[in-house]
Amino acid sequence: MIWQEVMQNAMATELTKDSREDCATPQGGRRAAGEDPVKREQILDGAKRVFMEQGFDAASMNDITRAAGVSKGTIYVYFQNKEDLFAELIQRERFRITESARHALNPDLTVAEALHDFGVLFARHISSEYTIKAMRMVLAVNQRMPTLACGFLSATPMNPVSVLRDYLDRQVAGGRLAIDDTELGARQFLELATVGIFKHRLFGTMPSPPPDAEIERIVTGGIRVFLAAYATPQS
Amino acid sequence: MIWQEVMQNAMATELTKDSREDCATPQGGRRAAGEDPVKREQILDGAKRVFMEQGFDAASMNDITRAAGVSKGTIYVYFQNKEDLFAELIQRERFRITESARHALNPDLTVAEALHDFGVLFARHISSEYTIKAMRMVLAVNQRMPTLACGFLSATPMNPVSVLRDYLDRQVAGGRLAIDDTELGARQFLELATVGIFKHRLFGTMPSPPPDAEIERIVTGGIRVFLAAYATPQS
Amino acid sequence: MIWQEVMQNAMATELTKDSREDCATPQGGRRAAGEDPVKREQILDGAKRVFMEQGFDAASMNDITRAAGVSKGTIYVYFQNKEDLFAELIQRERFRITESARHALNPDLTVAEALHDFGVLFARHISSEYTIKAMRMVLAVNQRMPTLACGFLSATPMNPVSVLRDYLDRQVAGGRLAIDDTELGARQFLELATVGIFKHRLFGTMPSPPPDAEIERIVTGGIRVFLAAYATPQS
Amino acid sequence: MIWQEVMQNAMATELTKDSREDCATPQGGRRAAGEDPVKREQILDGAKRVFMEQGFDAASMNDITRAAGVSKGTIYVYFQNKEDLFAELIQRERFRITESARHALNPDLTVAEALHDFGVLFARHISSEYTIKAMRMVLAVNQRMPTLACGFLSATPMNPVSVLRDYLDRQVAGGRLAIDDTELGARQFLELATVGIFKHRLFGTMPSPPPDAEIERIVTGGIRVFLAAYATPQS
DNA sequence: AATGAATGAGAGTTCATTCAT
DNA sequence: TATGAATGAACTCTCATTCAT
Repeated sequence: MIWQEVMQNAMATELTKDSREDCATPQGGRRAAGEDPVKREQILDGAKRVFMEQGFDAASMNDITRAAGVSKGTIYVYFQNKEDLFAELIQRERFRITESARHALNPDLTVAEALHDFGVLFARHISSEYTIKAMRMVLAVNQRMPTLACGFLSATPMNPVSVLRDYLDRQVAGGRLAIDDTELGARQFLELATVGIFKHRLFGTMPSPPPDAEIERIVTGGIRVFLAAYATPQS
Repeated sequence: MIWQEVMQNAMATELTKDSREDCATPQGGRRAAGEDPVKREQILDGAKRVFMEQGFDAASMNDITRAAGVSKGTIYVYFQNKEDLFAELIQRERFRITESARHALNPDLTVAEALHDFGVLFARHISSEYTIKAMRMVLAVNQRMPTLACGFLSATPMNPVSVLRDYLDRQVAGGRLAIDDTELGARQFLELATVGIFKHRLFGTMPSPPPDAEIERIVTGGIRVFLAAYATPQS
Repeated sequence: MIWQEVMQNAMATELTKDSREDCATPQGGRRAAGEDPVKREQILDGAKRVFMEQGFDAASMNDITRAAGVSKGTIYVYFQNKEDLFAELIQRERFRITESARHALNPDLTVAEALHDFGVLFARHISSEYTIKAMRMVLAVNQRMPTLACGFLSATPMNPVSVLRDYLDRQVAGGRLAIDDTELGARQFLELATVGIFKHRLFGTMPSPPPDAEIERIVTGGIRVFLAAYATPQS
Repeated sequence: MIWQEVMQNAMATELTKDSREDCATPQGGRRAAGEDPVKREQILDGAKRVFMEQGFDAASMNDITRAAGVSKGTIYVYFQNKEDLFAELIQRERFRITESARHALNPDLTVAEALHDFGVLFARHISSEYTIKAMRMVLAVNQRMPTLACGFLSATPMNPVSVLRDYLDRQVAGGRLAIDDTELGARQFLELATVGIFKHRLFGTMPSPPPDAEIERIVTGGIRVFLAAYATPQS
């Protein structure tokens, strides 16, 4: 328990900076410097393209300038410096990077079927070019900007672990599964669903997302193990 | 099957450059330029310290110069350039980074006990400061030096997957486990043994290696699931 | 004839890059990067001072930075690199270095008088500190930038050989001179007018431009020889 | 006259450093450091190859080391530094560069024939790859080592101007030529014999030594002009 | 005496950041 | 307010010179 709290604290750090949008924007007049949310997004979009393709260090502010279609001065009005721009970009992308669980677990299916769909979605997401590049990018600057990556794995309501844990809780309550520690169970399932995919994609050994058949094979194998451990006679 | 072959090919690339040690070293005299293995190690050690702490891009050759205690010119006698120095460093560290399986699976213990010891060692290794930093470092330059990371996950005889798969094969042969695909099984176990550890360590959410109790908890939980799926009545 | 064509071809190379001035320069606004002709000239002036004094290799970009009064970055906006800066400088100076014939041959004077004035001007120009240093500078990099020096001796309409040859043609037509090969004749006169000057200046044996009396002596001597060979009774 | 003395003084500078060979070399024992004339020549030969091919700045001491087949330390025993090595090389080559007059003017031929042979030899020598490269090399460092090139054009007994002047003196004495200033006359002939060759070779417009026919044409044309000015009825 | 590995100042070049326009 | 030309510190890498062997 104590150990988990340490982690939770670490995760909670530095994630409450989004109050910028609360600023009243003067209506009908010219916006205050660095306050136009449209331009802000425009810059972040350009920065995203360049950072994802080149990584933090290799990306130059000139590249971003060009990609974003704004001047260098403007970027420095909206963001303190390159690091800040990067940090804000990661803030914005945080959810897109880890939260694949928009398509919730369908309660009308059998547990095996629901887990299957969920696992496939998760595996596909985590092996996508976008996710992998984003993760590498963040990991690259981990020493210099240690708090950046923290938000990724935190237990927000919509992230896969949370979504799956809640589902498992409901199945346990319904007697269809028997799991002591559903948090652990949820994590176990997610790992089983991506066995041999995540690491190989991250390290580049697997040069592109695995074909559906491969995902199918992994997920199915994972579900077999998972249910062998946690299924009740009823399910 | 086809899919796996693609990956295997990718992994086998560029990993056979260690013939350097064959060079005849003049006996009793001074060593040729760029040929003194002691100095070479000294440079690599300095480079390792700096690269691990700062990452590839943030590390400057001056830093490395200072850390290695040699002059800039000397480094450039032993290594073509910064990239080459980095690549050779990764070559050297490759095994240390992934091969934790020196302590093989003890055949005299029960399967559960053997897996427990192996899982604990693996979890400890993969969450160690060294392994984590090294992995981040390599991931950072993945776009620019794509073949570098490949060796990490390749199926060399001593890497954890291989070692464990061979063990599982023996247990299956001995009737103590029932596993169709022992390669998949091995990977599944390794993922189960590090559930919630590897990613959190990599992304920095978990700021230091987990305490033994935490590792114990995870590994035990993993073994329970694993054996629920694969144990035979006999085991 | 064939031999001369080879040389003409060599000379014609790479001498048509001056279209830069066609670039539309924004009126009343700030100029585009690398497009401000004033700053461009400023850099070239600084570079000229340093290159002429030190030669290509000995001149450092820092020196040029200082001499031009601009920052290093600015230079690299206007010029790709040190070689490019040098090449563009030579482009700009090309005419100043060889075309001394602005003061044409006066048709109202006798042939001897006209040749005298022309010869004196040519000798003075070719022995000037500026011309000599410029030539040395260009010769120094001849191995690395072979096409650079070619333009110098090419037969442009305004260079001394061309101007003099045309004059000689007219005198031959007018019956005042009898010369088979006026191209050769023109070259012969120019050599005779600078006998013992050009080489000694180039090699530094003559530390400064010769005094007028010396030039007078040489040119007069040259004309005597030249006319002895080519004058008609009429002249 | 006064002017010529200035030049003579300039030329006489720094040309009396060859007393090194006077040093008594210990017989039968090991030579004193930097005193073995064979090794000295060996170094100079290597240096010559490299300097001629690359020029002073582009040549590295490592290249010379390799070309000479001696160690760096040894070079620095025989020569103070790179500049000194270069200077001593130029000292040694001085004569070879300018003194083509080994084949003296044949007194048994007519003046025209003798001048023809001499002119052809001179033109061939001065346009040779060796002479041209050597000259460029020296000119390149003229700012940094101003006294180096001086010896080239000085009136040593064996250089072309001296040789030719003496010949002309004899012909004047014999009544076969009528020349006031034989020094000037000699220089004039040498220029006439290389019209359009020397400069074009030096600046690289003429990429290789001219063919014999071309030299023939130039020299013949030069002799016609020269004799038109200076021949007596007797010749 | 000869060697050549080691040195480190300084080279050319880049790029995050500033500020006059 | 937005711009992008200018800045200059910091980078990677070279090479003349030294000095322990």
